[in-house]
Amino acid sequence: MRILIIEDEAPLLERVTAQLREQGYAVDTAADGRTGLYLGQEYPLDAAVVDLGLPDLSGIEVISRWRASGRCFPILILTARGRWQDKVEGLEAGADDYLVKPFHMEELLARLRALIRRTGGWTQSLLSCGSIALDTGAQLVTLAGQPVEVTAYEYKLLEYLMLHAGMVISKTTLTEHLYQEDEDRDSNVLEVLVGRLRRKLDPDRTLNPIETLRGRGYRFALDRSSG
Amino acid sequence: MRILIIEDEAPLLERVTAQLREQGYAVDTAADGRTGLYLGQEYPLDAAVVDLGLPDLSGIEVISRWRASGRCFPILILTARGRWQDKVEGLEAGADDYLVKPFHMEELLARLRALIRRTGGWTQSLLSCGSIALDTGAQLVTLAGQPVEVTAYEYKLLEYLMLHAGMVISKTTLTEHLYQEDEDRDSNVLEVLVGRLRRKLDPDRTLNPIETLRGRGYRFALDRSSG
DNA sequence: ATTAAGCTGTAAGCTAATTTAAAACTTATT
DNA sequence: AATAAGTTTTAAATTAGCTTACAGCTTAAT
Repeated sequence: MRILIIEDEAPLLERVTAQLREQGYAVDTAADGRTGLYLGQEYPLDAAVVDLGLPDLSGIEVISRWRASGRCFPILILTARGRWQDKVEGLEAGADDYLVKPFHMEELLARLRALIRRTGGWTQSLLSCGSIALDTGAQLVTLAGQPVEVTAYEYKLLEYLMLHAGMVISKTTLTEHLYQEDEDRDSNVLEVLVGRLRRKLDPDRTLNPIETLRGRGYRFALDRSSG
Repeated sequence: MRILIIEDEAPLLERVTAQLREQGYAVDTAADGRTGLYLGQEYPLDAAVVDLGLPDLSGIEVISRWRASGRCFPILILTARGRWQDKVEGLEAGADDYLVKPFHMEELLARLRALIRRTGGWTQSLLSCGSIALDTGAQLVTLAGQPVEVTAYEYKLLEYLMLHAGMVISKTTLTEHLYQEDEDRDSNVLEVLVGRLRRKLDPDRTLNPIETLRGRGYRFALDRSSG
């Protein structure tokens, strides 16, 4: 999951960034509206956290412009305590949720998770497709009820694919979401990762939960109804 | 467990703080509503004790604002005897339990324990998983019925993990709830602590009650049904 | 006051899991 | 058949977590 944070208070920005990275998100940051606007236009985000009180270009303005240009990832706005009324303006501009500063880090995480889940069309913390299920709370993957051991990266990959089950996800998109740095064009980490995950999720090579669309990317199959 | 106390009478605040620290809680304190509100927004609390008769910002106000901004830790309110009717207002604002002053320290401790337990989904004061049981009242740990000697920190760690049994808890989250100070990123206290606890709870290395999820955290196993 | 015992945190080395990189190999597409 | 895209295998590099030993403190006992 790739998240953008736009926040001008450096210490807060750092804390939030560290926390989200720890949770396994790929995090992009901006300390002003202009940079933030650009990053949001340029990169495929899963969510954005935007402080409304920004220098140069206001948070409201950034959100409006994103929405005007068709960007539809969920946006969580942060408002200073004295300015909580701003939230209305923010929500009208196209934000999805708000949080009043100072806030509880866990609250931010919870809301972000909820937002991301909602946009993926999932409502509970258990993603399940056919015989494969992923519990985001216990971070447990099960295959036909049996737990499957997955590594941190495998988990992230699976979560992203299941969250977007049925959609084709390009390799570039995947690398961008799983890793901070931009892709090395001469690396096959992703293919290796997909291979390992496939072997774990489908030992007998019969279900094929992760489809390959040559030249386009991967797709998590929706309809493997053997579970 | 991390607890916040908001109380303007200094002697009472001190007594309660000392008592809770003695019980092994990490305690944050505030003598007025404004500070208390802020601390509650900022730190990951497991519970809060709020006196309703506060200077500047009232207890009711503090609770309302916390709840409005999504804070969901349990809250115990304290009311003066003459003002016991205030409790209704407090509970409506989002508090979970109340205590009329003057009270017995024992009673406060018992109610706090109950509140914290309930948030983890436990209804009785005995947390038990497989052959491991933890009595939050007596602060006693038993393994297959036999008492196990654990130190203060080992107890805190075990209590937190058992309360959130089945969920993955990151190391940062654990440190935040076990210690007052913020994490040293280059310390391995937690690993050492987990190691010691494991040796005590599972001397033969066969049950593995505390699972490690590399890169993600620890998880107390729900289903070790050998007890 | 002195000593002993136990608790907690630090540091270092170690182990093993995980990730990366590279090369050989397979499959689709034109 | 030629080429591009994807897969698999292996080995090397990296890193997270475990263990152990020890030192500083605190608490209890003499």
